[in-house]
Amino acid sequence: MSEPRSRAAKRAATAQRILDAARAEFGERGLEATTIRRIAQRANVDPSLVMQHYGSKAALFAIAIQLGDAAPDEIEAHLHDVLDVRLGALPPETKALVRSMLTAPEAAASMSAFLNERVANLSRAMGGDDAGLRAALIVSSILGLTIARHFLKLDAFTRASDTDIARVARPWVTTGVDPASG
Amino acid sequence: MSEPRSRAAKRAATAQRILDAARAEFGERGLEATTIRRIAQRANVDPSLVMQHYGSKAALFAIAIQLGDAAPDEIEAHLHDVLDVRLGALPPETKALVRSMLTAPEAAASMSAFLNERVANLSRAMGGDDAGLRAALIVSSILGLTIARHFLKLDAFTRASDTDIARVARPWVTTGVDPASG
DNA sequence: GACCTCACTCATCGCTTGTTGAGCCAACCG
DNA sequence: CGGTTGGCTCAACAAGCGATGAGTGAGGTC
Repeated sequence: MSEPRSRAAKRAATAQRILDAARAEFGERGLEATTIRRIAQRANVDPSLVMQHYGSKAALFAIAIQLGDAAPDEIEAHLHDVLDVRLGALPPETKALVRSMLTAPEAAASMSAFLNERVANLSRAMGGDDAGLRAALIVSSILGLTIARHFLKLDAFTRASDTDIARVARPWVTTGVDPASG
Repeated sequence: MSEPRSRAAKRAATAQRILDAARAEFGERGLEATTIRRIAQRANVDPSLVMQHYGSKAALFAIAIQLGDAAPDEIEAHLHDVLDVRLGALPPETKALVRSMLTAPEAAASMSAFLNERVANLSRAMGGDDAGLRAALIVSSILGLTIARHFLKLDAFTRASDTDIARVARPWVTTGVDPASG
């Protein structure tokens, strides 16, 4: 509980509180269903202050779905990230991005760019016949797993423990990495 | 182009035209971004007529995302449906359902129920250790493929032909079916 | 301690939305 | 052919939205 001294620090802290609230709301309800008023209420702030800080709802959303710097894109790092670390919970900006990727064009574009890069890196690391297609299948499978588990909450994933999912998913996802397995 | 004779037939035809327009709009923009006025315009009809036919936007959406009767759920039928037939294009009600499944709770519930049933049937047909989890992985992988290809339009899938995707995806998806492969 | 700065709030605008009810006119019935 | 039904349109409402601009009062400056 740090009470910021300077005026600039207090303003920056408020901006961050608004951004956190925005990420949470966008992540729970998506871009369209989220209102500036709700974000403001969640951040204990007047709605107009949100506009003063971020200009517009669209601009705030664009910042809210910005992903943190990605890890180096080796196969192992990739699989480790997604299958072990991220199995438990998704970071707020990721949740916000995924939640709106089917309805908000900007989110769709951002997600496509992110996944395309992942596919390109993975494809280069794998090599072999149909490397691009196999990489795309791996990446989209992980996307499907993420959606089914964290957003649709399918029974099979809700009932299973994180370790169980990781145990079964890892060889399943890794299968396509080896060109000889197809 | 048949000009319907009876008054009831003409009304039914209009209702169908509205429903088709609704499915198309919901499929392109999602539940929230789609307006009754746009649907009406697409169906060449007054907005209030949409309400008279379907009562409310929510009721219309509920009907619009209703999937046709599913095929019998054997493994082969399942894989065939998804990997061959549906690779080309998605039926309008499916597109509408998928488009809104992350933002509209009713669509999410409908999608979850559909996928849970698919997983249950597939799991029963497969058997072996972790059958439920393996089945869920297969189903969610196909979901991810569908989203990545038809909604996010990832480069790797846009560049490849339907046959290429089917050729690479089929063994990839089928891998988890055999319990001995993990 | 007087002046100023600025983070924040208040009141309000214009617009779009889903939804409603009254009215119109061609189709049907006797 | 007169009267009624009913498919459809017109006009309008209340509510909620993003966004604006003037004000306010505590914090910083000299």
